[in-house]
Amino acid sequence: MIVETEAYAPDDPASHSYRGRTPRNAAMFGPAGHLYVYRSHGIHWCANVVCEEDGIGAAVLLRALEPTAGLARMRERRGLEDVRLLCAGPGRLAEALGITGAHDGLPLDRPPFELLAASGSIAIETTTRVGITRAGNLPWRYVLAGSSFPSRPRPRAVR
DNA sequence: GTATTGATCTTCT
DNA sequence: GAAGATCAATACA
Repeated sequence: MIVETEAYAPDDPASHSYRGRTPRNAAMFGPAGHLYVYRSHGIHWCANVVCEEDGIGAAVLLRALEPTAGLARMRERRGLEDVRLLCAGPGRLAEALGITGAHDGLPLDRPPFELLAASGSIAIETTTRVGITRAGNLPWRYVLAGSSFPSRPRPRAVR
């Protein structure tokens, strides 16, 4: 269950698409509903959901999720026991799910992926983004209210 | 408990 | 040559 995301737009200085299309971020430019995977600091993979059609360059970064199934497999991949550390962070999330550059550009509505809408109404908290050095004031981080699984236990909640 | 730093790829200056 | 949408080990209070 996804509990934390961040938005990145084409005219956003912190976004990879800000300076145009490159071989690495090509998947970010569409089509929507596909996965954009990039390598961070040389050693981690980070997963985004593309949310605009061809040529735009907007996506939502999956920052954290609450493990509800496949716990054993996640622990295997991460080499950790603590459930709260399995997916609490972009790099951790990607590793726990087994997402790598090989999944870059794949559609999320077909196997091996399946993306389901939340059931019922849910409360979302809005805070400033984390882990970036530009445009850090934009309130584009979205966290499931009341969840204890986001990557920052106590975000300096700006609301 | 908080602060600092290494690992190491892609893009930018 | 430097920085970055990161993580985790180590150092310090």
